[in-house]
Amino acid sequence: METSFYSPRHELFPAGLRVLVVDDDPTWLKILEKMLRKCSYEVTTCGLAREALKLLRERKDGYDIVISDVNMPDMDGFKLLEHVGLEMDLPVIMMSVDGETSRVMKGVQHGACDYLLKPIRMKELRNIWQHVLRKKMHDGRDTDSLEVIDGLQLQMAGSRSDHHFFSGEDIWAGKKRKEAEAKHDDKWFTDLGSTTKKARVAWSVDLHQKFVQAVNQIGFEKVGPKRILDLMNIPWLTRENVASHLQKYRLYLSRLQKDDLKTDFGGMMKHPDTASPDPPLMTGEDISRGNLGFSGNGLSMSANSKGHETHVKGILQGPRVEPKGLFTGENPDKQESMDMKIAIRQSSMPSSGPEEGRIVFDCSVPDHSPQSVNSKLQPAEGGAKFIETTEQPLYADSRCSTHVTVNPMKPQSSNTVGGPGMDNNMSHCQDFQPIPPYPPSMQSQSFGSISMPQYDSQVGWLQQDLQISELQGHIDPCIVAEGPIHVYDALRFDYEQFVDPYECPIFDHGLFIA
DNA sequence: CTACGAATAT
DNA sequence: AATATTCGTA
Repeated sequence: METSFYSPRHELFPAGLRVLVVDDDPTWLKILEKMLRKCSYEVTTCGLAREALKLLRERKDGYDIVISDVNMPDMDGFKLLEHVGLEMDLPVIMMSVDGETSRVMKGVQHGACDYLLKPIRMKELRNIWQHVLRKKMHDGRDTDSLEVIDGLQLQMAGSRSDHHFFSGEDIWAGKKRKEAEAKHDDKWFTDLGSTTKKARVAWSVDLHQKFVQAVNQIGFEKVGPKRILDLMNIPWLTRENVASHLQKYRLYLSRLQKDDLKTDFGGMMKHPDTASPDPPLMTGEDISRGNLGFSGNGLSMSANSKGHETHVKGILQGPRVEPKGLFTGENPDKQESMDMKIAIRQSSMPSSGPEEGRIVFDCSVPDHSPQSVNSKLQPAEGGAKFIETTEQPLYADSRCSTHVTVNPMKPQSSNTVGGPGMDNNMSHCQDFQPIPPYPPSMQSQSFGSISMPQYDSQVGWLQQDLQISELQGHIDPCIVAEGPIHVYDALRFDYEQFVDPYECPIFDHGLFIA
């Protein structure tokens, strides 16, 4: 019903960037389109330069950036570049197969903000938004409102461009901006100009999930920041970001296997009261191990749900195959959850009042319905994904069970949730949501600790398995429920209404069975 | 030169 | 504590 609560464009910055690709070669057009889509950009392709110009003129405010080939039959790429620069002042990236200096030079001289050589790779497209941003920044200096806007400055600032050709000013200097066009995407850039802080990637549950999923997909033996990054396919994320997270993740794992040799989950939760109900099911490690086929140990899946374990084990063991040891040969049987803290930040925004706690929400149901959930959740303003909340532990809320009434009848549809049987490459991860930067005024305040969910895939297959094997009846809802915690979190709030039962089967099965 | 990852900084 | 950055190594 409220499908379009907000325009994705505003909430997750680089995502939704409107790119116009111009190339007379249909093959390249396709390839580029695909790659750009993967970057979560909104792509429009065009085989004719003239037509491109026409499109641009018709919808002056319809595109954020243009990528054009240099050699085109109907109109010289440089010509197009010129027109664009003159008429709409959009950033233009030129490309060609050869890297002949003179051509590149020409492109640059004509105002190209970048010059890519074919074959073009993802890494080269991931950060093209930087050009849009840069332009905005230099153009609209007037936007001094370093106010709120939890917008994307963070992520943006955070990502590193492996290839900027220019420091920025040069190119844009002297160009006059048009107020008119400045408005549509101003939401993105507002106050970016003044406040470009360093980006700090907040590893939200969602992000972590993708991370774990990637790790599991690759196998611990072979994981490396680079590969993870590629799998995660999140444009603004850098290898360093992943490396850093990986380091932390490994630390967690090693620590776990070390001291926590056989303890079951019981003590894990910091908030017993609330925690116990929704046990951290399988945490990444668990899964990894379990899945990984470590010696039979995998069995001791998170025992959280009393008595359910058995089922879980069985299920888990079933489908899961790819054994890749987390830590080769080390104690495989330990499982714990990686504790993740969700920061509850205070916003000192005038309107909201300092005492409001906010949780970085950014949850997204893996496959579909991310919008259903997200849309509701995300405040329209600023695109920040914060949810107001008190400081209680995330687990504390069990409303879900009550509110979210999903109809248990249709487990079938559920499999989609975890991205289980899904394609191996997480191509669908495009629904990523950059976490909003902490507004200047926000600070990390208190934390609720939750265990990291990593079951994405597990859940996925788990559910699938269930369906397939018709085990549903046997399986306790709890088990099934062992889904991504973030999902629950999401549910905690009152968006039940937005959740489509069929789409989010997980919700059913009384996740929060107390 | 790239990618890792431990150490170290913020 | 969580991330970023640095830096020696492969």
